[in-house]
Amino acid sequence: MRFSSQREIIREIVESTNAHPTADWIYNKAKKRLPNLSLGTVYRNLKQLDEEGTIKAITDGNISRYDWNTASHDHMKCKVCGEIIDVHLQDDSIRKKIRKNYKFEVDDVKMTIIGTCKKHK
Amino acid sequence: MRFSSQREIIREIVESTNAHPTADWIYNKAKKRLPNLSLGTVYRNLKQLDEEGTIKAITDGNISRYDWNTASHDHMKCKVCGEIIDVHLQDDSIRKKIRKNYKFEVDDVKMTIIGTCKKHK
DNA sequence: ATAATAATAGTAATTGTTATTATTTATTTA
DNA sequence: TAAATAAATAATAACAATTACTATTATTAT
Repeated sequence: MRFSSQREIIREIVESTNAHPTADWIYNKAKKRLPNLSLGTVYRNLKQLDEEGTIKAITDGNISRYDWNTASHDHMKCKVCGEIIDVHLQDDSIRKKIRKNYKFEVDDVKMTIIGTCKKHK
Repeated sequence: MRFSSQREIIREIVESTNAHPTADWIYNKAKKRLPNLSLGTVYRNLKQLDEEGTIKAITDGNISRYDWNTASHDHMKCKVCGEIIDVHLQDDSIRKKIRKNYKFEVDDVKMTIIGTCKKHK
């Protein structure tokens, strides 16, 4: 994969926030620096960055969000404000349990807690 | 909410399978019994059944699937065949940990294991 | 049986995402 | 360094999943 300033800026934007932005949010932010950027370019580069492991695509309801934090962690989503908060709840016991009880080879464990954050309860 | 035969048939179809069907799959199945059923009717009724707690909408990548099993459980998704297998991995420790460490009121814990099922590894 | 109104079929619109293509740009080769 | 090569782009069209709209139909209360 060769250099592109579009991809650099898209990566910088994803890495600049903990808000787990959508493609559209990233597009609008990036457009301030690259006025004739295309939304397709954003999607293509986000996919590439995800595939090479630089960022991680996550799924929120039925839309995609992007996370600079590629280390194993979980999310809590507030149903009032929509905020997605990073947490780490998993321990080895889940993977161990799967290995023990099911013949299933685990790549990734996705866990999202739905509820109400401290600001809204 | 008043009776409709469309809703009854949609519910029966969801309850007839462990395959976590999509709206489109349900639509095609239901159409054999109700030839001029509309896809919009399927979506509207699935939403209603979800809201009243009769079924549960789950999210698979960026599409919705529907599960008759409303009891707390998790899913393993095989990246080869796409099959979604029911499991229960959660214990109280996750909810306890959240209650202890974060000021967050938990409604639901969604956990999906991505990997390879026994048929394909 | 009639009136009130929720649910429907059919269709159009919307949203998030991917594909296409002619052009531009980064990298390689001469 | 300049030309050749091929990857990346912008602009746009296509697409798939879902929701909205509206005139008609069906259920329920009177």
